[in-house]
Amino acid sequence: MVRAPCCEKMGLKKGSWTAEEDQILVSYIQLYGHGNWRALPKHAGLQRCGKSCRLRWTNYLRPDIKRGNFSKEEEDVIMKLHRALGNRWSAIAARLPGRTDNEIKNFWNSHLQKKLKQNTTIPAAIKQYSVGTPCTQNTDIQNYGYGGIFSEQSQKLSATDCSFLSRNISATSKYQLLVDHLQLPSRFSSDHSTMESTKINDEMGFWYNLFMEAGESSQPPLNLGE
DNA sequence: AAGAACTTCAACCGCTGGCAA
DNA sequence: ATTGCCAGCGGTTGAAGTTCT
Repeated sequence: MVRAPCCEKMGLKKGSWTAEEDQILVSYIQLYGHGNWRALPKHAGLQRCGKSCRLRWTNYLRPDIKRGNFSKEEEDVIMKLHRALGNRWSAIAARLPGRTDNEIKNFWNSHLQKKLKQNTTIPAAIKQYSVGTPCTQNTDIQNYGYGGIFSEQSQKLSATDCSFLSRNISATSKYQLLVDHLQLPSRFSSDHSTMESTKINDEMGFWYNLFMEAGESSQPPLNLGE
């Protein structure tokens, strides 16, 4: 299958839209509708690709878009829907009139996810990502000390929690725990191999190695998506 | 006051599914 | 059944703004 040429190769403009461009797009759509997005910029006289026009219209210029902060009610709806649907932003947006999928996605990533993390204690997170039952003996994790990241977050692990972590959770789960609760940069979050091969800062590396070395579980990794 | 670090969010990229030929 | 086009989607990026040191 042949992919359509991208905007750059066709010498079209990229980046932020100017007020003039917005005006041209709005006027054109008000007069003729959007019809075929690919053909639109040519007819409207815009040096943009159709995709860029569609995005600008659907995420910003559409007259039915509700702008401004999300209300508490909207926030609750997003929380509930995200629990039920996951990252299906368009499905969530369909239930929130006037809000776009992009806006909801951004709101989730910058506000709600953070809020959710603050409300989740480390021990709760351990249980969430772990398999098996806790054991009571101390292990390497505790011997290493964990005054760094955990105490900075005012969330201390008990000896039981450390032991439990070390002995019972899979490599994948350990990694997910690092990502979710020790706030690693998001660019590390989706690619385990990147994490292993990239030069990462000392503190991240310390915790990552610690988790990888400590009490590897023989049990299969959890399916974290469920 | 100034530079660093962090946050926000508009816009982009690349993939996917639907549909017509 | 296959191919090619298109719109839509979710993940990611980076500029601009804000806060911190």
